[in-house]
Formats: sequence, structure tokens, C-alpha cells
Amino acid sequence: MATRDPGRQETGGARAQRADARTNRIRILEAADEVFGKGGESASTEEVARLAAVGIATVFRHFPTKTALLEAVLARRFQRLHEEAEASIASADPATAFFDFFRHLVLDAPAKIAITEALLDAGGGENEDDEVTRASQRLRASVGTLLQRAQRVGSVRSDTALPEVYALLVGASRAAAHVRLDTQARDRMLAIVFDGLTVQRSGTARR
Amino acid sequence: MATRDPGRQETGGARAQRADARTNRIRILEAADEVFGKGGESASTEEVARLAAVGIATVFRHFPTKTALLEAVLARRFQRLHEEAEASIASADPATAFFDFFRHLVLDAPAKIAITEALLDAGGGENEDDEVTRASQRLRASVGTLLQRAQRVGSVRSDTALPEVYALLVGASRAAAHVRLDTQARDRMLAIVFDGLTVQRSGTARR
Amino acid sequence: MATRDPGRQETGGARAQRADARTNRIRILEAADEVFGKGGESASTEEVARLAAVGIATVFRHFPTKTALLEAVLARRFQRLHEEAEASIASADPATAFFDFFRHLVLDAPAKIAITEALLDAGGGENEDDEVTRASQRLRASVGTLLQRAQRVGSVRSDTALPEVYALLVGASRAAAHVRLDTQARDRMLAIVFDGLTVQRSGTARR
Amino acid sequence: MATRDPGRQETGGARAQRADARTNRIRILEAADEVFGKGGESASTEEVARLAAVGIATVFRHFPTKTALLEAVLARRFQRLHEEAEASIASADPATAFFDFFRHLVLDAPAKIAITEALLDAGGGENEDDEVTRASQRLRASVGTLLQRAQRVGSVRSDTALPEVYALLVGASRAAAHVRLDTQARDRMLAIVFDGLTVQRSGTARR
DNA sequence: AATGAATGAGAATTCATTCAT
DNA sequence: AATGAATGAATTCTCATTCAT
Repeated sequence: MATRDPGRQETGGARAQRADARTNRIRILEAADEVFGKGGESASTEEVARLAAVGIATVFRHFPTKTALLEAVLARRFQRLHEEAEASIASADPATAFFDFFRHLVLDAPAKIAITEALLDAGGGENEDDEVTRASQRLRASVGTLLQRAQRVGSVRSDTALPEVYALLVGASRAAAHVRLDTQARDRMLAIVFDGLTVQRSGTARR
Repeated sequence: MATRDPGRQETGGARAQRADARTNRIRILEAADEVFGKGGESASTEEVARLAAVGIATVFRHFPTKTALLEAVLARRFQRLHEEAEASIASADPATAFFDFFRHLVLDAPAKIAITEALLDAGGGENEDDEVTRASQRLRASVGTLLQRAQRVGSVRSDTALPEVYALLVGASRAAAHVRLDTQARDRMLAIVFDGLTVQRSGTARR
Repeated sequence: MATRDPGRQETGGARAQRADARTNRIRILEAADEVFGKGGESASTEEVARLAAVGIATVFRHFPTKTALLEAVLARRFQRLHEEAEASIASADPATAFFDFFRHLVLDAPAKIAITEALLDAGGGENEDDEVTRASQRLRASVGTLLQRAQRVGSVRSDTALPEVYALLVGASRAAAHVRLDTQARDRMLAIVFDGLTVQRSGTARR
Repeated sequence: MATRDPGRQETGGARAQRADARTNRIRILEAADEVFGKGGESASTEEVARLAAVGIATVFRHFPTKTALLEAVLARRFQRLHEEAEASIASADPATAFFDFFRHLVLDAPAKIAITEALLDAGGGENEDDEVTRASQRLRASVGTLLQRAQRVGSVRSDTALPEVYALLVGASRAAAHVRLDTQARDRMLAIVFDGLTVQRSGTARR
């Protein structure tokens, strides 16, 4: 199904083939992202192959097990979020950067449910040394940077740390993804969290 | 396979047959709660049977499909939370009732991951008329009552409504269940949310 | 579910019970006749119990296996047809008796598909010595008598014998039961068979 | 499990993969024909796989449901009979063609019980638009042609039509398949039917 | 490197039959 | 004698993974 034009191999055979393979790899990853995004991890690998328009064996050539494929999808998602966070860090003032990234994640969550599913399961103190974990930790580190900078300029209360902020980010995203919220309710939810992140003194009487 | 332990009969022969069935039903539900709690809905019914120490057919006699079993488990969870919420309403002052129930849910979440999974997926505007939905809506209604009472006494800001509060409840629970948080981080997370729920004016400059 | 009034046992305990049992036996047989008639032998025994309004265990008490139940149903059907055939023999002139019985079976077949199913499978040279076989052979014998008498008065050609006549009877019934035939076509089918049974010399040129 | 006998490749390597699949498909169909022929539709798909010497999943790859497999078997049977009928039409004089085809079906029936089972259930006024129905109707149409031609040359009485003739064909076949008939009885049965089909005036006095 | 066919290990579900009351 | 619960074996179908081309 993939172009296997023999003529192309004449000049730089191996390279041509690899380009082909790389194309397929990406097609498969994108298909997998969509399929697992919709059907959860219990969606079938065959479905991925179909959407990617490659044979099932090709999927397994690129990713030796279904788990490997899932991990690659996750790692890619983490990587992207990490890059977005890094872009935020580079481009904007600390407060805007932090809150915008937070809001961005929450707003996008319903469209990419599975992303936040992934975020959840690969959050904090991992131990495995695989690509997913590393990508997840890169993202976490970026969020840490965003947080620190916002705290340094006084836009986020100083008596809070990354673990709970990350947890809130994850939780709010998942909530937005699963619970049906209209635009205004979602904004109000964010307002609550943002207010809570801004307030200086922790609540008094309520317990 | 079922423990036909004669010792069990000691409490009174007459209650036997029917009681046995009821016992099994509960054993199955509890096994299912645990199995689906850990493995998600994709865990196998056979596993449930094994844990409940009954034959597979017994599971299907009590719950004609896997879906029915899942729904029974969910409904039971919702019902319990609903009862806890109602107890809160009855027993405590509005502010304590609301915040304690919120905290209670979040603290228990890690131990009962699957509960919050369930909360997530069966949250808001349902349409089906099954037992799960009704149980879910009863819980939601209880939370609504808790919220209103806390607002009436001024312990929760008045410019917020059930949808986002419920979403936050769900989100915080899930976050606590999945992301590894130590006790202090968890408390700080709650502090942020509670502060956000307490503040009267929605934040100004940050956006 | 069946009346288990202990008071009734006082006068002639055993007898009373048996009457109960006999009633149930018949209810079960009738239910089985209907259930297997519609769903074929692959219909479930539980369905029979439900229709008979007895517990499943009661069915198995009366008929130790599903096969036994099936056989009892069959035997009963054969027995009834046998009785009808015998009644024909007793009451009518030989020609009418034979052709009417033939037609009667064919006309009734669509309503009682399963009867003819049974007829088919238990036709000729049986060897087992069970009740079904004996009942089947009684029916066959009756048809034999009907045939001989019709032949003796010259209404059926003399160069034909029971096996093929019985086969035709069975075949025509099954055809009428399964193939959708309107009334006229059914009559024409019978006319063909009856003409064939009447003609004296077997066809000449056709081959 | 599949006979991956290398010897089979001798005819030409290139045709391999696809050809293997086609071979398997046919093997499965033939196995299914036999298995369902003997055990009826309630025979198990696993049995078919075993007889075809392929894995169970291979059966389901070729025929996605058991029903699909059954239909394929039926369609194939109808198609073959249709082709035989067409061959008759092409090759022989009308009377011989008609009566030979009729006899042929009846003689073969005992060897292929299930064929006549199929004939029975998929005979006349169908409504579904699947392959089985179409194949069945092609056969029926062929028999219609055979009949008309035989009528046109006066070998079959003119006051009869396809429905009852088809029903007789089916009925005689089923009878021959199930009721144990020796050769002579079978011939006499055919003689009766053929005589009935030949006679011009429908019977007088008998009723 | 890519493909589609093949495969066995489950998974849900049904059923005849047995047990305890 | 009657009942309903319990059971394991069987059945249809799915899926990740391997093979041969």
C-alpha cells in the first residue's frame, strides 16, 4: 500500500525506504492518537492500522507491541504540551504565561479527552525510565517553571508548590473533559481555581 | 465453588436458600467493586467471579450482562455517597457540612479510585432513565443542597453554581486519586480550591 | 409454586400429591410441545419451565434429561396422530378414510410444523426400543391399514406399498409446512399426489 | 495448524499468499457444508474449523459471523443446483430435462441431507435481499423454466404451476433424505409423483 | 520494509443439569 | 414433590501478535 517504487532505490536506496518508513510511522502515530483518543486504550490496533491506511503488520513493525504504540502516543502528547509550555515561558509575561497555559489546557481538554487521561496516569513520582516518563517529567518541569515565575512576580500565592498545582491542572482538565459544562460554568470553575491560586492568606474559619 | 461452609448456617436454617442468594449477590457486588475499581471496566467478569468465589454463571444469574453488573456497582457507589451527603446535610452546620463533604470525598478518593472514575463519567446532564443515572442525580442534588446552604450562610461565594462546583469536586477527587500527592500537598490543593470558593469578588487583573 | 397445601395430604396424602404431579407433568408436556414446536429442539428447557409456570427443577424431576422431554413430546404427538388414524379407520369408507387422513395431515402441517419435523426423523426402520419409536411405529401401522383398505376397494393403485406412501405423506406435509403455498397451490399439490396414487399403470414414456 | 505443507507450493510460488487464503476459504466452506449438513445449524463453528484444519479465528476472518458462514454454505448449494438445472435446460429434450432433474435431486438428497433442509427453508416468497435469497430464487426460476418447457411439449399436465411443483420437489427430496427408503420404494415414490404430474384431468371421485 | 492471512488465548454469555431447602 | 440458586462446559466472537510472501 505504501509506495514501493523500485526506481527510487537506485540512487540512495536505503534513504528512500527510510523516508517511507518515517512517513508511515507518523501516519500510524496520528491514527493511534485519534483512535485511542476516542475509544480509549481498549480500542483495537487493527482500527489504528485501518485509519493509517497501512497493513496491521506494518504497525507492529514500527511498534513491537500495543503497549509500545500507546506509549509512543503518550510521549508525543507530553512532548507537545511541553513544547507549548516552553513557548509560553519564552513569549509572555509570567502571570499571563501561567494562567493562559492553565486555561488553554482546560479549554482544550474536552476536545482531547485522552490527553488528560494520559496526564492523569503519568503525573508525579514515576520510577520507570521509559520515554513516556521522561516526556511527562519534562512537561511537569515546564509547568514548574511557569509556576515559579508567576510566584516570583506575585501573581500566584507563594505558599503553594508544584505538586498541588499540577494536580489541580490535571483535575480541572479532566473535569472539563468529562463533566458536561457550558462555557460560562467552565469559566466560573477557572475563576474559582484562579482566585484560590491568587489569594495570599489561606482561608480562615472554614475547615 | 461457593463456600458451602456449613458453619454459616449456624444463625438459623430457615433464612438459608434466599439468604444465600442475597449473600452471593453482595459478595459479587463487592468483588466487582474491587475488580472494576482496579482494572477499570475492561476487567473480566471471570475475575469478579473468582474473587467472589462463585461460578461465572452465578454472576450472570444475578446480573444478566456485564453492563448490568457495572451499572449495579456504580449505582451502589452513587447511592452511598448520596447517603453520606444527606447525613452531612442533616447533622452539621452548613459550612462545615459542605467543606467536610468535599474534603471527605477527596481524601477517600485515592483509596477508591474507581469511585471517582464513576463520578466523572456519570456527572451532569444525563438522559437515560436507568438506575445509575437516577442514583447519580440524587447525589448531585444532595451536593446542590449542601452548596446552597453554605452559600446562604455566606461561607461560599454567591456568584457560583452547582455545575462548576460539582466539576471541581470531581476533578479534585480524580486528581487526588491518580496523581501521587503527599498529605500536605493534598491539603494545600484543598486550601486553594476552598479559598477560591470563599473569595467574594472574582479575580481582577489575572486572566 | 404448585399448590403445596399440607392439609390436603391428610386423607389420602400420596394420591393428592400424585394428582398434583400429574397435572404438572401435563402442563410441562404442553409447554414443551409449544416451545419446541416454535423454537425447534434447540429451544431451552428453562423456557419450557417458564411457560409451564413451574420451576426448572420440576421439569427435570419429571423428565431426567432434555432428551427425555423431547422424546415424551414426540411420543405424544405420534400417539395423537395414531389415534386420529385409528378413528379414521373406524368411521369412514376406506377411500375417504385414506385420502382424508392424508389431506388432514398436510393441511394441519403448517400450523404444527414441528409435528412433521418429528415425523420425518422417526419414519421407517428404527431399531431403538424406546417409547418414541414404538409410538412412531403404531402410527405407521395405522397408515398401513388405511392404505391397504383403500387399495382393497381399488381407490389406490395396487402396485404401491407403505414405505413410499408414508414417505410421500411425510414429504408433502413438510413441504406444506415450510414452503409458502397458498390454498389453491396446496390443493393442486394434493391433486397431483392423489392422481399419482390413483392411476393404475405406472407412466409409460416419461423417464 | 493449517497444513502448511510446502509441497503445495510446487505449482508456482507467486500465486501463494492470496491463493492460500482462497484455498482456506474453500476448505472452510466444504467443511461447513459437511458439518452443518450433519449436525444442522446448531453444529459448532469450532467443529467446522477442526474439520477444515484451520484455526477458529480463520473461519471468522473469512465469515464474520456464524450466520454469514451458514448463508455462504446455502448460497453455494443453491448456486450449484441452479447450475445443474441450467445445464439440464441447455442439453436435453424438455421432458427428459424436467424429470431427470427432479429425479436427480431426489436421488442425491440422502447423501446431502442438508441440501434439502436448505431448500425447504428458503423456498418461496422471500423478502430479504441477501445472496442466499437471490441464489434461491435463481434456482426456483430455473425449475420454472424446466417446468414450462415440459408443459409446452405436453409431458407435464398444463393445469399445474410452479409453486406446487417446487413444493413437491422439496418434499420428495426431504422425504427421501430422512425416511429410510430402499431403492425400489424410492422409485415407486417417484413413479407416483411423476404419474400425478402427467395425468391430464385431475382426479374425479376420490376426495 | 510492507502486507494480509493465520492463530490461540481470552471474553461474554447460554444451557443442561445438580443441590439444598 | 417443588423450587430457585449454583455450576462448569460449550459457544460465538475479538484481539494482539506472528508468518510467509
